[in-house]
Amino acid sequence: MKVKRRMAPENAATRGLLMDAVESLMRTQGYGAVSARAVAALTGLKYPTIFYYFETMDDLLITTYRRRTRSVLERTQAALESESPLHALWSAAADPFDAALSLEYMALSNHNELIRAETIVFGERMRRVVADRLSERLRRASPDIRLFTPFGITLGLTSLGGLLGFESALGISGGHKEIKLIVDWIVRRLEGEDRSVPVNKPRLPAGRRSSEK
Amino acid sequence: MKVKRRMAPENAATRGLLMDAVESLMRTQGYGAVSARAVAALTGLKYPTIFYYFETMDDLLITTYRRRTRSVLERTQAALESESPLHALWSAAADPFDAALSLEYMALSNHNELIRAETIVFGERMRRVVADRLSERLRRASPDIRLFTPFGITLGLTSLGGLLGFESALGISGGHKEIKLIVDWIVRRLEGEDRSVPVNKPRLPAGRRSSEK
DNA sequence: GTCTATACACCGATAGAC
DNA sequence: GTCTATCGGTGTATAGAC
Repeated sequence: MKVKRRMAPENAATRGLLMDAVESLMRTQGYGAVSARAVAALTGLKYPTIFYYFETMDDLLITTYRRRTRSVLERTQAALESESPLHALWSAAADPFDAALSLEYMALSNHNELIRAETIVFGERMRRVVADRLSERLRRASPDIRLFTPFGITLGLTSLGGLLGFESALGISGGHKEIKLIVDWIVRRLEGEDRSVPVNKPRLPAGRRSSEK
Repeated sequence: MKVKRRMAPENAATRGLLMDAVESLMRTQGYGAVSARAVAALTGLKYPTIFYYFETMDDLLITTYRRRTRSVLERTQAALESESPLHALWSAAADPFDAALSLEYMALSNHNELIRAETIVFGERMRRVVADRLSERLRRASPDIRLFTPFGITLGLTSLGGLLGFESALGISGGHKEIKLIVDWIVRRLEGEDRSVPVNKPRLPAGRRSSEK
């Protein structure tokens, strides 16, 4: 084993600041922009100082990611404890602020071994947590619907929410209102609040309007 | 206007080879790995040769992306002409091979202006094409279901398909079979082929199994 | 059409002064 | 705890030989 160079204790406050800077850069410029120099510039430090707090840039990256997965997991768990767990889950999934960051980590998962491993255990924990809480409730709310499994609902809400969040971030919003109405209706139904039909107006025949910009 | 340096004609075959290399790198190592040196290494050329075919690396990137959006749009259009447009759409969306690449471009859209612009017009065209073809068919197949708008279906299929593809690429497959059963059932129903109930077996009470690795 | 040689900015990381 | 100085490596891009 190599003798390590001297480093800060793990609870040093600056570590958090550096992780904040990493996330900020990822959101605005993508993972490609996360360099020691850029992170340092955001925090007002000179870049070699980073290596006093983290062994390598990879170390900083994965630590930042772990902090995030932990936080998302905790918030999800809290949301599931609320009166309307599905509503809470849905509004969390469709948050555009998180969409860009999540996307960045997903892309990273495809080619960074450490991030990939973390993503896999994170995904499994999310499933477990959601399934544990929802399965009982789903049976209670609508025992007739065998269609909706906890897995299916989780996947559906998170994937749709993620895409809507991504599109909002880009400035696309076409059709979002209709989709949200539908999801809200399904969620309400699954929560056992409502059994009426959603108010989606009948659509025009095709995507064809009389005038187009 | 600056006088350009001498360059290859636009139809040069090597241009395609370079674009292939870009996509290959993106799939396996992410957009961060797309450098002139790496692309050249894949094609057997020395990297300055790239600048004989493309003005800048950004030029190469956006041209590669445009080739792809065009191809996806054409394939989608062809799929929509088939007997089971929804099935075709669904299997295209859930392809894991494309998932990584799409993800990479989505992440890029968040911070590369050129890619973002292209993604927006691409998304709008996809919507239009799908809506035009589906709206009439949907009304015919199940006039009672006002729930499913063409937008909703497109968004639902592509978002869910994308997430499933991403997870498969990572090696996660938990719950996928159930989801696919459900989607297949919905798609069949919307295509007017089937009105029975899907065969999803009743699930165990929670995500809890007797033994766990 | 492809190459070598060259320019310059930025990358992660270390050593050691303060 | 933070800094300056320095290292080798890699990034895009150009000029000009072959």
